[in-house]
Amino acid sequence: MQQETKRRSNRERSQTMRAQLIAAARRLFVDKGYAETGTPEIVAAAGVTRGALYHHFADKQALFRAVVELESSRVAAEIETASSGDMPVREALIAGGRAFLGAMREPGRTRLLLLDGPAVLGRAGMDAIDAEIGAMRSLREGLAAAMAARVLRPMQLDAVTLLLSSAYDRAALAVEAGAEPGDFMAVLTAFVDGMAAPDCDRGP
Amino acid sequence: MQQETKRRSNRERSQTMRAQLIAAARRLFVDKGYAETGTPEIVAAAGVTRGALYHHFADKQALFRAVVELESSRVAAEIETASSGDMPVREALIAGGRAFLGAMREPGRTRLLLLDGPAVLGRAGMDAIDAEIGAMRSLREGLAAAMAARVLRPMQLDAVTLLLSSAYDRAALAVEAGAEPGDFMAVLTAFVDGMAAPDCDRGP
DNA sequence: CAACACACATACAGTCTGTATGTATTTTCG
DNA sequence: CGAAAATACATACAGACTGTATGTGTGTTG
Repeated sequence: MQQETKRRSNRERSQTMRAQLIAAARRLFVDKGYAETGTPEIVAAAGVTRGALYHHFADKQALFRAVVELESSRVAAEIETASSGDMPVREALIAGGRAFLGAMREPGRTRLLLLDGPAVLGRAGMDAIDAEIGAMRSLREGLAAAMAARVLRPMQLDAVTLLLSSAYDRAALAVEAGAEPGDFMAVLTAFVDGMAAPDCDRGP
Repeated sequence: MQQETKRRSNRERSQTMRAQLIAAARRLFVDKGYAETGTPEIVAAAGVTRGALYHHFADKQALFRAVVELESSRVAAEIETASSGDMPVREALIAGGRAFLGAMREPGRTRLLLLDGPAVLGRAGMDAIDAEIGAMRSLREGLAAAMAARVLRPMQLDAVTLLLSSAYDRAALAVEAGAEPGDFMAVLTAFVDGMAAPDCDRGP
C-alpha cells in the first residue's frame, strides 16, 4: 500500500488547493450567503486549516472574488457557445439572452453574481468582472454589431449595455423565483425592438 | 437652569430614540456599508449604548430594514409628487422615471437600496418593500394605467414592472458613478416605446 | 401607592477575522 | 549532491463584534 498522493510539485499543490478552497467556498456561499459563511467552516469543508486559506488568498473577500470570477467566466462561455453561429444580429442577441437565462438557472449563480457579488465587491468591481470575462462582454459585442449593421439605432453603447444587462439580470432572478421565462423574454424582446432602427417592422 | 429634557412620556422616548438610532445608522451604513459598520459604532454616534439598540430592534438587520424602509418611502414620495399632475400616461411614465433618477442622487440611496439592501434583506425582501412603499409601486401603477389606456401593448404587468424598474435602478447607479443622465434616459425611453401599442409613432 | 411594564445600561459568552509564528516539503544553486 | 532559500501549510494569538442575560431607574396603571 503506497500513498500515491506524495511527492507533488509546488505548482500542482497550489493549483489543487486553490481549486478545493474555491469549490468548498462556492458551496457554502451559495447555501448560506457570503456574510453568514465563516472561514472556519470553509476550510473544514475543504479538509484543511485556515492557514492554507490565508496563504493562497489575501482575505475572505479575495476568495469570494475568485469564486465569482470563475462563475462569471462559465456563464460567459455558455452564452458564447449558444450565440456563436452565424445568425442575423437581432436573432443572435435574442439567442444570447435566452442562453443567459438558461445559464443563470444553475443553482447559486444568481446569489453569487447578482446579490452578494455587487454588495461585497462593489458595483464597480462587479461591473469590471462582468465586462471583462462575464456575460456583459458578449452582450456588448452583440449590441455593437447590431448598431454597426444599422439594425439598432445608434445610442450610447455603454448605457444600452448596462441597462439591458440589468434587465436580463432581474429576469434571471425572477425566473429562479418561479416566474414564467416566456413572459420575461417577451418584455426583453420588446426592449430590444424599442431600440430598433426606425423602419417599424416588428416580428409577427 | 432647568433641564427641560426630563419628564417625557414613554411613547415619546421610544420615538425619538428610534429616530436617533435610525439616523445614526443611516449615516454609517452609507459611509462604510452594512457589513463594515458595527453596532458599537452606531450607538456611539447616537450617544447611547447597545442596550438601547437591542431594546428597540431585534438585531442589526432589523435596524437596517428600518433605515431602508424609511429611505424607500422618501424616494416614492418624491416620485409621486413629480408625476401626480394630470398628464398623458406616457409622459407621466417618463416624468416619474426622471424623478426617480433625481431622487436617487441623494447621497447614499443607491448603496442602501440597490447594493446592500438586496444582499442583506434578500431580493424577495427588498422587492416586497419596494413594491409596497417604494418606487416600484408608482411604476407599477403607471404601467397599468398605460396598458389600460392602450398606450402600451398588454404584457405581463409583473414582468414589465420588474424589468423596467431594474433598468432604472442601474441607470441610477451609473448616473451616480458620473455617467450622463441623458444617455440613459434615451435608452429607457426607447424601452418604454418598445412596448408601445403597434401604431408606430415615436416622438421626434 | 403599590405592582408592574417599559426604557435603557452593563456584563458576559461565543464566534469570527486577520496576523504572527512555527514546521515540513520543495526548489534553487554553489 | 547538499546547504540555503523559498514555498506550503498548521497552530496560536489578539482584537472586535454579535446577541443575550441581567441589573437599574423611570413612567404607567389599577
